[in-house]
Amino acid sequence: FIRMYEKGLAYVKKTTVNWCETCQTVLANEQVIDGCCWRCDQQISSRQMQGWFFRITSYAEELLTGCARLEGWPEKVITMQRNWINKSTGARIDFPLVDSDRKLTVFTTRPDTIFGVTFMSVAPEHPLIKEIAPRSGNEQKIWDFVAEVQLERQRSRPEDELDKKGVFSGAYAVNPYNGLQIPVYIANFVLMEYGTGAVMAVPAHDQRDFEFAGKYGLAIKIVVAPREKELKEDSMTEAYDGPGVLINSGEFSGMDSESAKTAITEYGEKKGFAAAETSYRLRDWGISRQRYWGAPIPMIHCPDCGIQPVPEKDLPVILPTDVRPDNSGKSSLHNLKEFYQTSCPLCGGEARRETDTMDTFVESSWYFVRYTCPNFHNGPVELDKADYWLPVNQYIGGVEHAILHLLYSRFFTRVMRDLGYLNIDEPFTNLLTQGMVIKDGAKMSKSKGNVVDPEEMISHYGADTVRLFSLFAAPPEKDLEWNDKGVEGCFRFLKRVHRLVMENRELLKGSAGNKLPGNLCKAGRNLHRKTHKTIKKVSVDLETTFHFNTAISAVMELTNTLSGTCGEESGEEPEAETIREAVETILVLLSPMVPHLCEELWETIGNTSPLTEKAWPSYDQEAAREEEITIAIQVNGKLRSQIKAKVDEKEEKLKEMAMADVKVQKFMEGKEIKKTIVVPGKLINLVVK
RNA sequence: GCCCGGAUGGCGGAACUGGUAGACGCAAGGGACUUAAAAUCCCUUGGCACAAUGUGCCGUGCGAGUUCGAUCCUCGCUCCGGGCACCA
Repeated sequence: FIRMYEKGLAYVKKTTVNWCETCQTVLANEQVIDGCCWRCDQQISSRQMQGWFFRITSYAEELLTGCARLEGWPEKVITMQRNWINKSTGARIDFPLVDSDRKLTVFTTRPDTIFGVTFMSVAPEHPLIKEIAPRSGNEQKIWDFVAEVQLERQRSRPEDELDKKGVFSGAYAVNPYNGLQIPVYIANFVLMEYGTGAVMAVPAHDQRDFEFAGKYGLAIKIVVAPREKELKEDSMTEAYDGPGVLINSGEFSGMDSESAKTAITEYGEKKGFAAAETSYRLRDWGISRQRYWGAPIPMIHCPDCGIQPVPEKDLPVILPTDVRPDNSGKSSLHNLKEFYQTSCPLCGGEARRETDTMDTFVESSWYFVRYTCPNFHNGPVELDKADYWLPVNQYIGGVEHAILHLLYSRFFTRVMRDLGYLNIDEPFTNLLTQGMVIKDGAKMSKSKGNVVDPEEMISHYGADTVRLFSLFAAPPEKDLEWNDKGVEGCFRFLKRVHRLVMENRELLKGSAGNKLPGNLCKAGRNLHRKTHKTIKKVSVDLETTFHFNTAISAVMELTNTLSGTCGEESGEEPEAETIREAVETILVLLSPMVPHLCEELWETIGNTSPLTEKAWPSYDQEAAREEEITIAIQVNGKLRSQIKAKVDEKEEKLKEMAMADVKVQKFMEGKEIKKTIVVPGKLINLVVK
């Protein structure tokens, strides 16, 4: 924190903050969900308060461009981060005020519409209002309006779209591009927190300005002519915000609107009243919390020397352990003299320790770095170890962290890199966002009270079955509507595995440690092949996609094959060694998901060392190879027949076989073969006419 | 309004990212074993039609297109889920 403070990445400011009445604390923008607290769902109000901030905005551009390189992340999360950072490029333009030496500065993404500006709108909190209002002649009306908007904003919820309204400020501004004087309005839809808190209004090409102009009878001037249709000022029903050719725009008329953006900005830059600018929606991260629990912010407020970091020799600042929570609206540390009373490290005079603590998300933004060197005590990070382990190969978490933890961690990683603590840019290479479990139409959660207690199911079927069932239900990234209908099937499957082992116990024990015979019978070869195909499938599913559901179904298939070949009725029995190999494989592959039963059966078949110590099997490419495959035969793309053929059968031979097929001939009668497509190992398509 | 996902049998879900749609499981129906039930095992199971144990047609939200061939690619829609939102 102190290093960040020294670099200007941590700072104090007084601003409007999000306040949660229930938690009695400030929240970051990212922690306000639908206008409510992320922890307790209490509706958030706003307050003016001093607090500590991290300058995440300095990294806005890098966090945004870095998104493109997050190849192992779900598209959805990347999009959410992009939207949250929300970059817009445009220009900053100064409009001088009439009869004043002040300027009104706006940010716009549409400098191409500069000649269509017919008024200006400023936020009710805009500092210039203090100067303008007294000269307006209706000062009272202005302040009434400002108060009204503030009240309305407090009462409304963020998702409500309020009616556009405003009041004339009495002032006029000059459009520096054409010298025209335009009225300045104070409008409820302009936000002080974004851009400059002032907007140039182009009603013909911006929907909000259009609505506002309609309400107050302000002029509409078309300056961008669309290519397909003609616009008329008096017949417009909505603003046209698409591209086109500039008209009524002085020397820029006739220009394409896209190229006019740069041309107009450059013109203004040359004349000194405009500048190209990029704006982000991302705000600095407010980390001050008025909670007792949380890492103390290591700062001291001295009445004479100002803010001073706690000297490093006095770190860490330790929280008192004898604190009782109260509901005073302030952190209990705030009232604890023993904690806050201290001396200034600079002048030695009486000073006050910072009593705010850090947001929990601060620690979670770099805990994974600390995990690489937990026994290191000479600093935050042991670089060698961090270099060795990081970035995290595979990260798993809920999508609810998309713009909280996952963005903060990306920010922190870069900060630590720039402070020399890390050599990486991104913390997490691959990200899996697991889906939510839905119950009765809502996310299953403790606070919603719709949690299914697994205990009941476990006591009935056992933990192994419940584990298997949970994994079998759906792939992990998918939301899942909870339904316990299928659990019976998983239970049956495990019982089948159990029976399979118990019934063949002696045979399995007898073949323990034996090598596979060189020459296998057909049934043995088939079983051996299926075993290795299953190892391959399960390994890929578990290691690369986490699709446990298909991994389990593959083991079920192997089990089906095995019980099919072990029956007394089937003519040929596979060799005991191949059976043993199949059974061992089933147990090993299943063991991460069904640990108890597998371990037990592992011992039953005569193993002396535990299954947990057995290495994951590798598959034999040769063994997994098919000897005979089914080739589909299509006529004009429709499946008409199937033939069995050797894997390495020649194309010519396959074509011959296909054309000799009775079913196929039926569809070729009296027709001519135009083309033959052969997909090796898959199908033959005969195109006839 | 803008931006991401998604849509496959009665259900959960498969299908090497262009190559036999419906793996695996659930549910349902039929049968075997049993005095009976449970358990277990076997068979059937996308829809429609018929000369009916086979064969044909249709079928992956809807409509077009590209292709020898489309659940997969392209364009235009519909619905569902999620994110952002007076962002200038």
